[in-house]
Amino acid sequence: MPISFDLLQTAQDSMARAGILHTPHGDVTTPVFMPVGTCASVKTMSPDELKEVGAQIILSNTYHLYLRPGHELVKEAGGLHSFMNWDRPILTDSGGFQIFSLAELRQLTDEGASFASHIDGSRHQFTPEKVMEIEMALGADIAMCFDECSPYPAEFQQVQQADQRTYNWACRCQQAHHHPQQSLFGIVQGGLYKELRLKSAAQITSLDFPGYGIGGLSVGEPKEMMYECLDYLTPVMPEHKPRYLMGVGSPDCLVEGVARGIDMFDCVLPTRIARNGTVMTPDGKMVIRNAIYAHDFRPIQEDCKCYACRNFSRAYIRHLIKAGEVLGIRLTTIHNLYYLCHLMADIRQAILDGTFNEFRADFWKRYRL
RNA sequence: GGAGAGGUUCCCGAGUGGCCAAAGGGAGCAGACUGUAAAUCUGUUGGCACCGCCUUCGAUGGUUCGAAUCCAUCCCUCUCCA
Repeated sequence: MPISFDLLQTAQDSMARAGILHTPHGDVTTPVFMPVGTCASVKTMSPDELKEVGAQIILSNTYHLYLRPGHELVKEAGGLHSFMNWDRPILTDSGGFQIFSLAELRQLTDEGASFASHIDGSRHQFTPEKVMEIEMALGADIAMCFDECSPYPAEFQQVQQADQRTYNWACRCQQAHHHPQQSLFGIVQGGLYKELRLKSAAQITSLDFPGYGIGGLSVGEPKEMMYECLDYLTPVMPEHKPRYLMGVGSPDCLVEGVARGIDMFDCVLPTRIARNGTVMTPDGKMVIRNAIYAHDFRPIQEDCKCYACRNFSRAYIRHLIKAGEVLGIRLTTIHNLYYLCHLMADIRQAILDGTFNEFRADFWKRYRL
């Protein structure tokens, strides 16, 4: 098996757990936050900078790389790691999320999805087999099954149909997937319906994947609903396999997700809001582009050791962003990724120390939504 | 000195009698952002006791029921000719 997961410790009074994910490109300590590099780049970050902020594993995207530059070209380059010069683990998402986010541009059948490219309008067909071909060509350490992510809100019947498709596609993905250096994760769907979640979990886990994504959350539902869903979902998922909550990445959701037994997270939030002038801190978000920071010569976060906080002031970073200077969004991106990666490292240490609940309480004492 | 063009709300710039507190853009201010169609999008930007009133379109005076828009004078800017 290309990857394996060692569960090191589970908290006494929550589902929180610490582990190690072994991959062909090195170990990943969990819980982990995975920065997103959709188009083979974590926007504004070089690989060296990613390592400096503490990124252990990054995401990339099947749909986007298939359209541009094309998976054959990435394969010709020697795979994604070589192409983008990232020698640590990579996980590729399947394009399932684009079925959701580009809903107007696609048509779905049981066979697969046909898309109009958002770039040039050209028509393309994604089937589970096609997606596996692309993901294997990309050569990430972890590939995700092609799934259908239901929106929120959605009718029971619609979600049920999407779940059935997700299951069928998972079977086909598993059949089609054969890559000695790559592991395929299944994805649990089910919307916000407990019955459907549990059914999807039973179906997908019956296929015995080496790890499982939880999809279809953080799609607009209240956070309490997501937490409630995780409360009943993670207990029915295999204990000794990594659980990956897809698309979740606000600091509070990371803490609460870990408390419910999640090992892996990815999210565009830290990188996106960084480019839009907002930084994450232990006190909550800070819109660094706002006028109140114009004369504030303190670092973004006083006790932060990131490159941005060690060297630059709020006033300067605000100026850079207002002036449209690329350094501004690079610094906010560096800070946000550093903060999340180190938040996860701190969480992990607390779990290992047996103090996760105190950590969680302290987090909430300080953090403002 | 002569001929011509023009001075509009923070900036640029529409508007040539009522539908104008005044298009549009910029800048400013604020909000949103969660497996990235995103360095994007949205709102807002004269004052106030704000479903109404007051002040504003270089200045002053005038015409008119009504003026940023018409007339007179003045101030200022730009272009060309001497």
